[in-house]
Amino acid sequence: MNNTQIARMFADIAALLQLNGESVFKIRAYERAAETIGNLSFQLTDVAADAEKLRAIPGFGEAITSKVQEIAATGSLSYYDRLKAEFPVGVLDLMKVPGIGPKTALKATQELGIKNLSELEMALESGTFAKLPRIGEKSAANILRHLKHRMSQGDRVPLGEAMPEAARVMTALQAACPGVRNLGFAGSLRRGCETVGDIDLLCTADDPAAVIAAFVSLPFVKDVMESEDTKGSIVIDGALQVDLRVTADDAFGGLLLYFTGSQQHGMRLRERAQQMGLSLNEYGLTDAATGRMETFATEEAVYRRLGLPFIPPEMREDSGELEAASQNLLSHPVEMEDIRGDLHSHTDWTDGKAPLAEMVASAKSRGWQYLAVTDHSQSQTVASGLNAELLREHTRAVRGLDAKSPGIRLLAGTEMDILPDGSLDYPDDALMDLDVVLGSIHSAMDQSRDTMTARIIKAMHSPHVDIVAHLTTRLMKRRAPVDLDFDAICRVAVETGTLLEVNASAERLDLKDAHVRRAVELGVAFAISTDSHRATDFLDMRYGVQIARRGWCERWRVVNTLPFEELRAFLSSPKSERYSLLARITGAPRA
DNA sequence: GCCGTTTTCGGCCCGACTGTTTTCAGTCG
Repeated sequence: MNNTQIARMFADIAALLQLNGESVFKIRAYERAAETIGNLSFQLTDVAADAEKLRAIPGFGEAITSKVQEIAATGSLSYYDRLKAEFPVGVLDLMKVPGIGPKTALKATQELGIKNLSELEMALESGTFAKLPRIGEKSAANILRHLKHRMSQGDRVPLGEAMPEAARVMTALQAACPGVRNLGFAGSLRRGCETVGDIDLLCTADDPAAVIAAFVSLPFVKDVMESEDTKGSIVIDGALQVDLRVTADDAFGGLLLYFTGSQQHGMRLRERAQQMGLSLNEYGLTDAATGRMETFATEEAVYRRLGLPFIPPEMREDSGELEAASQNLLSHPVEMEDIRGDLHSHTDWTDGKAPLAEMVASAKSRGWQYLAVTDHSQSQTVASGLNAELLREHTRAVRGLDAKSPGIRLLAGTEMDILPDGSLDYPDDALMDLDVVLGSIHSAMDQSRDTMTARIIKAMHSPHVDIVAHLTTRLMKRRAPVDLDFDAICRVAVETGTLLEVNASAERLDLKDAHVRRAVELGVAFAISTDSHRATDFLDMRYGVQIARRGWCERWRVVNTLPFEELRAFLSSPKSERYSLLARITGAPRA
C-alpha cells in the first residue's frame, strides 16, 4: 500500500471515529497522521520495519506506529475493518458532501436508508431529507446545491489553470479600484499546491466596502455568493470560486498568515502562541493575561513575535518546518529571482510552436541570461524529432543565433529519448558536440517498476546525459506517472553526477513536491526548466520554483541559478566531478 | 491518541456561519 492509500485510510478512521462520538483529540490525532503521511517524502512501507524511524515522524505515537506496521506487513488493518463494519455503507461518502457532517450522515443512512450519492440526490429533491432533525428546507437546498456543483465540476483545479485566473481577477480589481493596496493571493495557490480548491485574495484599503462592491461587479463575475463589508465571494466563468478579504494595513500580516494556511500549520502556530500565553487568530495576537490585542502589518512580524524566523509559504505544511524553524535550522529555499536561465525548450524545428528567434527573444525579455534549445530526437517521429544530420544543422543554427544575440547566451542541446532498453536515441559521437543533453522517457511507459528503473539508470551512466527530464512522465489529471524506484534513481543520480529536472510546465509539474523533498534528502541536484513549446510558456518557471520550494530545495542545488560562465564550466567538466564542483562554486554546505 | 525549556498526566486552536432553536448544535475553513 502506498502513502496516499494509507493516508486515506487514516482519514477514514478519523471520520468513522467522529460517527462514534469519540474524543475530538483522538480524531485530531488520526487526521494529523493522515495529513503527515500525505506529505511524506518517502514511502512508509519502505521503512515500516524500523519502529524507531516511524516514531520519529511527528504525530506518530505507539498506536499509529503499530497500525502502520500492520498495514505494511499484511496490506490491511483490522482496526479499520472492524470500525467500518460498525456503520452503514455510504456514510463516509455522504460526509464528503459539504454541509453534511457525521451527525447528519449517520441519520441519513440509518433513518432514510441512503447508501450513495445518487440516493442522496433523490432524497434531497423529494423533500424527505429535509425532514431529518435539525435539517430544514434551506439546509437541504444548500446541500443539494453543493452536491450538484461537486458532481458537475469535479473538485480541484490545477495550479496552472488557477494562477492565470487569479492574475486576471487581480488586474481587473486593481484597475477598477486604484486605492487597493497589498493585493495578492493566499491559500493553497500561494503555497504552490499542485491543485487548488478556490482562489483566496487579500488586500488592504481605506474603504473596504467600495472594494467589495467593485469586486462583485467585475465584468466576468458569473455568480455572487457573498457580499459583505470586508469580504466577498464570486464565481467566475470556469466555475472557479474567488474569495476576497479586505483589512487595514496594520492588520494585514495576521490575515495573510491565517488565510495562507495550511490549516495544520496554523493550528501548530496557535498551539505555540498558547504556550507563550498568547492567543493567535486572523486579526492578531491577544495576550491571555491582559486581553491586549496586537496587530501586525507583515507575516514576518507575527513569526518574530512567536520567536520564529519567517517560514516561506510553500513550506507551511506541518511537515517539520516548525521544528526546524524553532531551532533555526530551516533551509532557505530557491527563489524565482535566483533563476538565471532555462535549460529545456523547443522550437518549430520539432514540435515547438514558435521559430528559434522568437523563443530566444521571449526568453531574453523574461530576463534569462541563457537558454538551452533542446528539440526532440529522432525516435520522436510524432514530434518530428531530428536525425543526427538535422541535429548538426540545428546546432549550427543555435550557435549562429547565439553569436548574433547580445544579452542572452544560447546552449545547443537535445531532449533525447531514452529507448525502452535504456540505450540512447543518438550515437555518442552525435552527442559529443552538444552543450547539454536531456534524457527523457516518451515511450513504453507501462514497463514494470524494475525494467523502468534499470532503463533510466542505464541512461544516467552515459557520460553524455546531463539531466533526466520529467522523470515520471505524468501529465496533470491526464496521465499517471510511470512506476519506478525513485530512491534508487536518486542514488544513481548522485553517484553519476546526473541532474534531475523539475519540469515547471503547468501540464507536468514533474518531479512533484514530495519527490523533490526526498531527492534533496538524498543529495540530488536539479535543473528547474519550463520545457517551453511556445514563447509564453516561459512564465511557467514560477510553478517549478514553487514545487522546488515545497521540496525544501535550496538555491545551490539548482544549476540554472548559476551565471552563464559557471554553468558552462559545470557542463564541460566530467560528470563525476560535477556535484562537488556545484558545491564548491556555490559554497554549499558540505554533506 | 499524542506529547513535554513549567508537565509522563492533563492538557490539547480559533472563530464564524447557518438554521433551527428558545440558547445552541452542527459544520466549515
